[in-house]
Amino acid sequence: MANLKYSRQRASIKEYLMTTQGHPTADTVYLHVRKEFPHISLGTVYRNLNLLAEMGEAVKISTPDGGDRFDGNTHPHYHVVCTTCGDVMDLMMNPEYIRTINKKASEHFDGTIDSHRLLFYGTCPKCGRR
Amino acid sequence: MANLKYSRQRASIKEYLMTTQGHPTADTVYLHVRKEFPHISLGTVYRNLNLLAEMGEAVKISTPDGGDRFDGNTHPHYHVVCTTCGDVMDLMMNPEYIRTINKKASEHFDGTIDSHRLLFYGTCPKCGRR
DNA sequence: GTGATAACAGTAATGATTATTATAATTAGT
DNA sequence: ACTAATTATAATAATCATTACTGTTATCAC
Repeated sequence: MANLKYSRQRASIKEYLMTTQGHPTADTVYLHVRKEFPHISLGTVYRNLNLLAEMGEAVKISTPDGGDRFDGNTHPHYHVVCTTCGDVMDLMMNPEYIRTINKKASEHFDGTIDSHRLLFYGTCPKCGRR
Repeated sequence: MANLKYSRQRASIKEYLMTTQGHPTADTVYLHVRKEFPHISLGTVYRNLNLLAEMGEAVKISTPDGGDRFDGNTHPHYHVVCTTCGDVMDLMMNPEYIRTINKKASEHFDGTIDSHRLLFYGTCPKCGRR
C-alpha cells in the first residue's frame, strides 16, 4: 500500500473528483485534467481512476447505459440516472436501510449476500418541470 | 408489433431461454442454438435476444462484470452473482418490497423515481460449503 | 546523486455489442 | 399456387469503452 508513489497526475484527478459536483466519465475527467497536463493519456486516467477506486478514495459507478462514471464522494449512497437528460445524481439514503436490503435478500437466498449494486432511473427536477 | 415475422431462429432462442435454468450470455445462447442452426450468426442471436427483451418475453440482466445475461423468467425478481464461481442465480422477492424500494428512494430525491436495477453479490450454496 | 521501481505517454489490443449489406426465407396479394 | 413485397438472416465490418503493452521519464530510499 505504501509502495504507491506520488504522482501529480493522480493528485490532479483526485482533486477534480473531489471538487466537481457531477459524476464524470473517464473521458470527462480526461478532458479536464488535460488542461493541467496537456500530455496526459486516457490510459493514465483510466488506470488512476481504478487505483483511486481500489484504495477507497473514489467510487466507480457502473451504468449499463454508456460508460462507467466516477464519484469522489465515498460515503455509501446510491445514484439516479435521469432518463431524459442522462445526468447522474446522488441519492443519499439511510445506511441502515442499505444494510436492510442485504438482510432482506438473504431471507430469500440459500447462500450469503455480501453486497449489492443499486441504480435508480427516473426524471430529475430540471427535466421534470416541463 | 404484428409487423414481426416469424423466424425459426428466434423461436429456438426463446425456447432455450424458457427451458434453461441458468442465465446465459449471448455467447452461451449462440453455442446452444448453433446445434439446431449451425449457420446462425452471433449478430442474429444478439438482435433476437434484444427483440425478445423489448417485447417483454425475456429479461436482459446487465452485469458490470462480463457480458450481459438473459433470462426467460419475466416475473419481477432480482439476481445474485456468486463472487466465487461467477454464476448468476434468481432471487425471488416480494413484489411489494420491490415497489417499496422505489418509494423509499423517492423520499430522498427531488424528482421522480420510475424504476431501479438491483444486483446482489454473495456466495452461492455450492461455493459456501467449503 | 544513484539506482530501483513505479508512473507516464502513446499506441495497440481486446471484448462485447451494434451496424451494414447482400442473400435467403416468410408472408400477402392475385 | 405464383409472384412481389417485406423482413430476417449470415457474414462481416465498425464502434465504443476499456485494458494491456512498450519504451521513456519521474519519484523515492539510500
